[in-house]
Amino acid sequence: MMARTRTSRDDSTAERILDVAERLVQTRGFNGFSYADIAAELGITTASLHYHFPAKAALGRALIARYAERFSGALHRIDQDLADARAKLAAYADLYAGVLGGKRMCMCGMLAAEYETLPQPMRSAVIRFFDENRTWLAHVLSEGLQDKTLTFASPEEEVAQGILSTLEGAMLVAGPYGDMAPFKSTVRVLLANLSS
Amino acid sequence: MMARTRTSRDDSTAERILDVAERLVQTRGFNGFSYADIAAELGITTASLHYHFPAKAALGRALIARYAERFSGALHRIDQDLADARAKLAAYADLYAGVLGGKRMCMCGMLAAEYETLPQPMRSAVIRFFDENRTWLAHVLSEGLQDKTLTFASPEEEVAQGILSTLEGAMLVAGPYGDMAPFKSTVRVLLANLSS
DNA sequence: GTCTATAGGCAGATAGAC
DNA sequence: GTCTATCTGCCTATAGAC
Repeated sequence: MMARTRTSRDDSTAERILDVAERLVQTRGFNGFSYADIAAELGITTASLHYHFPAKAALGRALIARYAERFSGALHRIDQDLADARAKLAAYADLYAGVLGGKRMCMCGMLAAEYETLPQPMRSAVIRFFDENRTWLAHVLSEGLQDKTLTFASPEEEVAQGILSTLEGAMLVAGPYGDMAPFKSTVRVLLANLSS
Repeated sequence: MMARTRTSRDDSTAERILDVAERLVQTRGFNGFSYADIAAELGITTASLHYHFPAKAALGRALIARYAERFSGALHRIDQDLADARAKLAAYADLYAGVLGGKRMCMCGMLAAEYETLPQPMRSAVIRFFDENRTWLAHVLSEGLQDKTLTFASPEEEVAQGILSTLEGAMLVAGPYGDMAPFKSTVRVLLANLSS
């Protein structure tokens, strides 16, 4: 009962639009690209874009929704695949490293900067993304206390907030240098502080 | 031999333009405001704005220049006024807290997000700002080893990079919540990790 | 679903009067 | 220095043919 002949990746126009728009948001910001940019890259017209996403705000909502879903999936996979909390945290940092390695900023970090200019639905989605990350991190930190792979003195929630802030900031500051080194330095110090 | 009757603050039109534009960059981003926004707020026309700053790129350059100069002054004042490295670091974090308390993002953090869309002169200025901050931090960290008010294992440069990243990220993530609490949590954890 | 054509608005920017 | 008037271009968005 397959709806389509695709293997796993969805090549529909809507998905290809999201792919291009996603890269543009992550590199230039939501206010830094236009429908014309996407259309030109895909070889279609802006009118076609409006068929799939009637307004830019709708495109924005779809972008965060898909991004957050993927990220959520990655977190669950980390939970399933890795045993100790220390390894989970390292894998979490690697998620960010992968994004930066693709010359991109975290989508929600980028949108956090532009927050004041965003339509309301996008704002709520950004908040939810951060909330989910903090919750997941706090859980991993609790685990780390139990399995003794992590050491820290402050409350889980504060440390979780610190980790999220540090990784988002590390991407933000490293971006302009076009170099992974500053990011890696920061991650090294961060993880060192959480080991005995 | 006073050039003007002002007390200390410069109320010239150019300065008032910079004041408004500065707030707009820090809250909405460089791509998130227009000459019309500034003009409306000051009760002048956009043509007048172009008299003072011929192009938006020129305004942008002036904005970073003034911001970086002020920040640099604040760092030197910290060096003069405070004795131990621990206190200097706390004062440094307070600089960021003050910006966030004014419902703003660090200007260069904001511009780092928009980096790809910026004219070249603004890009270099953003890089220089971060460089100066890292250098200053590394110096304070060295001091902290000597006066024994700071403890850390990683190289000064890496820790400096980590501090800068953490503070920028803490502002970025806290912004959307309109609340100082997440920022303060992060700073608390950060400073705790640098104390014995 | 994709196109052509176009509307309507706002962007950054300039000329020239006062 | 500040204005009015205007230009050009780009932006989001829509109508309607294919």
